Amino acid sequence: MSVQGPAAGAKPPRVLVVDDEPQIVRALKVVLREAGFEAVPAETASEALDLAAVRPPEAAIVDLVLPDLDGIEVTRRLREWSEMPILVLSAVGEEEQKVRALEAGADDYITKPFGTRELVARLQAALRRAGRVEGEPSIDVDGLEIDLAARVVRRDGEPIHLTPIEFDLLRALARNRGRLMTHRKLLAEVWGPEYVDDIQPLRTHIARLRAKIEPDGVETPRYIVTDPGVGYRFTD
Amino acid sequence: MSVQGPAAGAKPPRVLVVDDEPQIVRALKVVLREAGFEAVPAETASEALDLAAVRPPEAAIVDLVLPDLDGIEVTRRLREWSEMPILVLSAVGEEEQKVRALEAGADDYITKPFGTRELVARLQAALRRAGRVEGEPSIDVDGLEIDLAARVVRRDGEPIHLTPIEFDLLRALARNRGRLMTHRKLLAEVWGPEYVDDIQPLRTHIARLRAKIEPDGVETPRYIVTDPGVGYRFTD
DNA sequence: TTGCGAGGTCACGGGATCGTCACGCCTTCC
DNA sequence: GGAAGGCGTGACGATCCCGTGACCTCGCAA
Repeated sequence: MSVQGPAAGAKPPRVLVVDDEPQIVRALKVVLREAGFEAVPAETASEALDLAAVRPPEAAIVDLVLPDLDGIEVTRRLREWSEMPILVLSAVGEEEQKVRALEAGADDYITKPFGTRELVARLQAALRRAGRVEGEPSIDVDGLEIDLAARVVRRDGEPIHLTPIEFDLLRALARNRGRLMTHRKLLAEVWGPEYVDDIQPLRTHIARLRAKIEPDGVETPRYIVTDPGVGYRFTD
Repeated sequence: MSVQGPAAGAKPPRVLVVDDEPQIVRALKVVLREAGFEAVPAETASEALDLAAVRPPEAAIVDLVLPDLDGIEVTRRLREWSEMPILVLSAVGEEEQKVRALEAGADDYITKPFGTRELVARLQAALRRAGRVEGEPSIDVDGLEIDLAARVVRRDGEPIHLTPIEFDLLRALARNRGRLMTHRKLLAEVWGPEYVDDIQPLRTHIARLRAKIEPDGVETPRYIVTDPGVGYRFTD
């Protein structure tokens, strides 16, 4: 008897495998196929991020050590726009690394050597947990289209150029559509926790952002509305 | 800088800790408290299941070896009715056990000895994952809908704009639905402990709040009723 | 009837907050 | 080394929120 994967018949869920050691990739490919998954291999961080952006997989298994960026940075970049389960793989079991990976948004941290059945079990546990939410790699509201993975914003099909801060601001707001984002929360997310009291820059960038995305002037904001004394809210 | 737990100020999330070794329980208690959690100890499986049934915790940490049932069975029983994150603890790192625990519905499997920071990080990762699934705390009474997380109030689906004080006031009342809130208690909660005697502002804001949310004029309050000489009460 | 206290309502003004703009510094890219 | 874009700062009206004080109603007791 073998560990049963997802329902037979349906097309197999794709799992991004990021590792620069060919033998590991090959082994994982076999293991995942037997468990009913399709492995999408990538050797470098940038290749992995590109692949994920083009066609988001169901989950990702990321080695900690990669030629360009490390697995923690890959996790962080993926988490910027995706809720997919991420398992970090590593030969070193150092606690500091584990904590950093998990805080970056990883779902699990597995140290090599690992049993293949354990890996599959952990992957399935993570998928089961994540299965109830569908991440949205792109958000589309009333003519405004936000591609979180590609960092591109379009209005009525026309691309709009946003600066890094403007995009991060819009992303933070759009991911919490309908919910109110307090000044402090926005500042912590975009500028960092030590800037939670610098409200003036926030105001300035909100103004600039509105000037770029709001269609009917800024008098009647269609997307970003102000909650005086509290924060901002992205229209639901 | 220390690992930050849940939002300060809120009452700490309760974590069920099931282990028959007193020193482990004691250690976990300290670690969890420092991370902003409250440990609920249990020595046996049956005690744990009883405790969880009476007042469901936010998460559970279960030792694999227990006097009556094993941790896997506890996991299975909990999963029959709860989606709470479950972390299984064990001294043995045998793969078969891990797979069985994860298949039974555990979210993670940690082998002793483990670093306390890793444990906390894994607990927080599991909670973060579970947090998105659970329904947002929202109160719905007779056509009036209060979404605490989104900070939105709707009546018959129509959103109502509330100022910060008005919302805080309504939240304080709605959280204690049916219970009487004295003037002093409301003032302390919304304005701060040093304003417990300034009743007039309270009256003014109650009036403004009623004007916004009460449907049939303010003659017959449907939501906020006055307890003369004492305080206010949110209709149950 | 009159006096009194508690609660509700309203208009007003002070003050905090918000949006905007011009300016200067910094980095980046030719 | 120059140009352009991104960013924070400070100042300025405009806006909004909130406390205040006056006045009203209501219930009750003298």
